Amino acid sequence: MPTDLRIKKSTRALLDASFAVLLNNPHASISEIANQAGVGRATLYRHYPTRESLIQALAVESLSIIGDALLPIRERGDSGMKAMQGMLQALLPLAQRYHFLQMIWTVAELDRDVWQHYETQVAWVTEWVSQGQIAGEINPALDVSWVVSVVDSMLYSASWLIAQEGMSQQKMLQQMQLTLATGIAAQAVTAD
Amino acid sequence: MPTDLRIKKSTRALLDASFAVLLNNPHASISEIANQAGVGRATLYRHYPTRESLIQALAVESLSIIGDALLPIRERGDSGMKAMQGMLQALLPLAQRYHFLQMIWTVAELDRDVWQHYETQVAWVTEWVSQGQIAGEINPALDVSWVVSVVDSMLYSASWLIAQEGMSQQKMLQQMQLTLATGIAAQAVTAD
DNA sequence: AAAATATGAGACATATTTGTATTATATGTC
DNA sequence: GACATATAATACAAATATGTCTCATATTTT
Repeated sequence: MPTDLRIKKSTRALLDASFAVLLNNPHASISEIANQAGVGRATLYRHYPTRESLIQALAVESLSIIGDALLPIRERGDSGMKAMQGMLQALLPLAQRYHFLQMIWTVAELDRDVWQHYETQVAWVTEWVSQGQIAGEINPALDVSWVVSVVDSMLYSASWLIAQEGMSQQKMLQQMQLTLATGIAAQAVTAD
Repeated sequence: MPTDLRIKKSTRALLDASFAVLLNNPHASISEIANQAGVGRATLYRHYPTRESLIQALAVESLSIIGDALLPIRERGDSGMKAMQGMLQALLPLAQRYHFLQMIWTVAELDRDVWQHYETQVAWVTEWVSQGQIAGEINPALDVSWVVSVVDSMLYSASWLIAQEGMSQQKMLQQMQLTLATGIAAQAVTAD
């Protein structure tokens, strides 16, 4: 954790630029990232000696941001549908960051720090779903990993529609929560 | 439409390799694609003078494949939930190709051929959803574009779980269809 | 204010890629 | 079988990127 203001400024700029550039092209060049950050390339290498270390630092930060967003759910002791709906709300503003993690995961996962954050979060979410199934709120016929994946995919859809079609966050949140609860059918289909 | 066997062989190899390589890295080099195809780089340029033309040819092919998969639904005159479930079934084996289109869309959409195919398919799917809403099968509180997007992103999630977690296609199809019909809740939530 | 140090710019050698062209050869067409 | 042509391999000039290093300067720390 640097205290020197110059270092904090440079690394902040690098992490922000990395996210923006790599979100659009995970294979973007180091030169491009440095340019976008308004930081010298040599400086970039001083802080992050390899491309991988930069990506991993960004992954740790992203996971940390996401973890912070999920913390209120955990602290409230929510689980089941309430937790799922809470996730949609908490993560919608972070959907791009969530998607970004998926894109760079093969590089990020090699870092131990990344794994620790990830495993913690997976454990939380998995537990919320499992408890929801035990409590009879979430359909036990659905795999836990599938439920988690559905939430992820809805967030992705919503963020995409917001970005590409100019939908409002509020509208998308409502559509997600409705769909998560009842699917797309107009009449509730009897759960068999 | 070439008749010379050599041309057919080369272009087939190039389209296949392009799909495989660009699916993993939409910015992969032309050299890498040519290598993967086992085709000379000069040959690649002879058939596809620019990167964009290669990507656009691949997009047209991908849309054509997807369109073929959706045709039975159209020919049966399905709409509403039946069409949605049919889409899940038809497109699950093609989920990667669908996702690929999204990744290269900014390049692909510049081609008129691509747009024609795309608009046709969007029109079909949009109509199936709209008719479903009018017929009272699909929740009219949900935006058409949202419904389409949910189907798309679920397919992607399912294909990812198949690839990364070794889930079976049959299992994923079942999970998708159940989720689409009733959401993730165990008890059908009253549609208000 | 002095000392420490982070930084940008530039340089260097190397690697990779691009777009284009040529030529000998293999292969398809007629 | 004769002819046409598609092709791979190679070469070229140019562009881009990488990883590393040096140095003058700006900025922060002490």
